[in-house]
Amino acid sequence: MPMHKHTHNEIETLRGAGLKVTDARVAVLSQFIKKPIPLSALEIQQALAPSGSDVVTVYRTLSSFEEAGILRKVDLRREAVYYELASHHHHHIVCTDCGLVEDIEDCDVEILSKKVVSGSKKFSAIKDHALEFFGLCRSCVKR
Amino acid sequence: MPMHKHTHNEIETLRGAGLKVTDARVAVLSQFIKKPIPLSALEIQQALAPSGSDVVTVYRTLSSFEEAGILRKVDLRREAVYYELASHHHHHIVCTDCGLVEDIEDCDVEILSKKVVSGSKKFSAIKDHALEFFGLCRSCVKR
DNA sequence: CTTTATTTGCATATGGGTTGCATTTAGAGT
DNA sequence: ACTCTAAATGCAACCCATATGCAAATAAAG
Repeated sequence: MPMHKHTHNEIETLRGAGLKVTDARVAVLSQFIKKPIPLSALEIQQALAPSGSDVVTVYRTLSSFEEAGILRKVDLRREAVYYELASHHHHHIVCTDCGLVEDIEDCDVEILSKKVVSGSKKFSAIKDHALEFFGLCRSCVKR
Repeated sequence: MPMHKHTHNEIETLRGAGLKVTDARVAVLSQFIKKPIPLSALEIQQALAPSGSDVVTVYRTLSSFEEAGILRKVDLRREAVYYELASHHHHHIVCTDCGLVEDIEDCDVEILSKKVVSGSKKFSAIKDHALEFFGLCRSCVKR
């Protein structure tokens, strides 16, 4: 018995990526659209619980989304792996103490990326890059 | 019965960081000095086996080294956490297929780093940053 | 409506990393 | 050198994120 709350936005994205449109996938994708912040598999599963799908399904969904180019990994130096919408490409400052994440909007590493490829012997193309800054946020600095 | 192969280089580094000079620490540190590439806890332990110390000790050593500023984390998008000598600061291109790592020598993110801080509301200082590029190496592209 | 390849769920396994506690040891003081 | 104590180590057991095998469910094509 499928639910039918599929929005056009999500269905189109999935179809465009050549992925079957399933409730689980739509649900996971909506989480990222609703909250444009880095999310982990566990966080997504908890947000969708108790009606949501199994954790394993969430993991598999995230993998297929990454492979399809819908999501990209973000290294927040936490225990788990975080993902973010690939369309919403930007970088972060992360507090190594409390985990606070702040976005950095303008940051053209693209230019750098090209320079890097032309200077490389072993690589001919870059698919993705990660640029994150780490420090203590103002609250944590006080302590 | 301690061994006495401690080199000056390693002892000085440990003393300078305010850490006790132990066989385990010297052994771990030498691995990084010998091989200036990113290393994981397991890799280090295997390289030192069977005479080396327990894996737990390696984990604790790596943590204390990072806190002391001797090592820095590197995100290679593998299962395990990798470390590298903080003094040997540079970035990488990583093959997402076979794991090949190539160094990028010149890459001044320092300037960028300052710009980022001055533009931030929640952070007043950056301690570290990570910039890594991901793609397929020439060998993996062929397949 | 049927068919089939894909996806999902459940149980179970894996593997990196951590923790508690007893034992050892580096390094400071004598 | 000898003693002392806080810090470091080893071992065993544990935790948690993530993966896998397989049978049941289901999306999408015919």
